[in-house]
Amino acid sequence: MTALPTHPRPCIDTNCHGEHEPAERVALAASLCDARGLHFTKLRRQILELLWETNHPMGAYELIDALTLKISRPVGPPTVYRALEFLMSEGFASKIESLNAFVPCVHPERRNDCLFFICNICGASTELEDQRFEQLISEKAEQIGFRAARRVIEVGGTCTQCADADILQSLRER
Amino acid sequence: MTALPTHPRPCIDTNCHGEHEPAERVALAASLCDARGLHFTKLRRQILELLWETNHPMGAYELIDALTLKISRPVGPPTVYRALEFLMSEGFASKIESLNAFVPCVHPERRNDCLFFICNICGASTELEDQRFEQLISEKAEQIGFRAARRVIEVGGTCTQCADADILQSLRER
DNA sequence: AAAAGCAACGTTATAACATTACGTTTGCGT
DNA sequence: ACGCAAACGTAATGTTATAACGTTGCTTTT
Repeated sequence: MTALPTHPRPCIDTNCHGEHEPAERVALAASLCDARGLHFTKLRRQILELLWETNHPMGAYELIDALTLKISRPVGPPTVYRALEFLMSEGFASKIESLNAFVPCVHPERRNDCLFFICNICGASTELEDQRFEQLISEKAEQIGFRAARRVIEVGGTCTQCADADILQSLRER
Repeated sequence: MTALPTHPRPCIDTNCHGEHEPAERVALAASLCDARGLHFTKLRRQILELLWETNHPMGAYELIDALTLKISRPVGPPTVYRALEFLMSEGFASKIESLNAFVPCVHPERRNDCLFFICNICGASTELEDQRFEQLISEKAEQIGFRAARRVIEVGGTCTQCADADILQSLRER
């Protein structure tokens, strides 16, 4: 794992070149819950905060440990899984299936599915939205008469920083 | 799980409207291994056969049970996972991450990543290829300086047959 | 043919991820 | 205050995946 700059995180969405503070994103989740008539409980907030405060996709048990530390008493798996289920159902977080890990979602106000670029070296994940994927998927789905519901697009590879570090490393070795 | 017509399976690839017999696909894998200087061992063949003979994505432990039955002696998880790893590395099989399950790949001779439509009701998965996804992903990857390696595109939803069955069901209920 | 080397496979144990079942607490409307 | 439902706590268990190490069988070398 390479150290990454901490928050705020850049948003690479083409519709949005701002920076997103974790606190501000958590507040947004709170207000969206309010508007949707849902309970943004302490636990759910804490889990979402942990996701935002961490710079890599978090496994459920990593979250369990982090939360146990944060609130100074043991928490069981169901506690965390339930909160994650809620956060995902509302678009505040997303599961990266190929990692069995969870990330906060940058734009919960838009209910779109996202594309993730996941670095195999440092573990960082970058979220991206593009309507063209959804269009393309819809087109294909229609061809075979499929009703698409959930989309999972995950691209593994190497991020710029790790690729650069790799090049520097091989130069040093000569 | 709804019963599905067994093999041969239709190929919905736009470049290929033929039907693919499991035996023929396994033979293709064998000849590709031969050409690549790799060992298509008995175990690897048996696992691939099981994947082709089964009409839904198979979990690793389902494969373990099936193989145990097939060869009449117990097999451990590593045995099956190793074979799967080989089959995936050569493009003969693919993991559906959102199901933790494995499917045979229709076109191992082309080394492309695939898109899967997965029916939440009957569990059937349909494989699809389309260069445009790869182009779109490449374009996005380039924007953020990412070297893409592995692509996972999985679309959950309802297949035609299950949607139709659902409609019939609701008509009957009236 | 004996020995060394290597890839594949067997076996045991355990790690990592996720859910079931059930009891308790909390917030909210009446 | 009471009843209800949602959220949470807790213990146990189920499911998926890997680590570690030994064995087999084939090939290469001598």
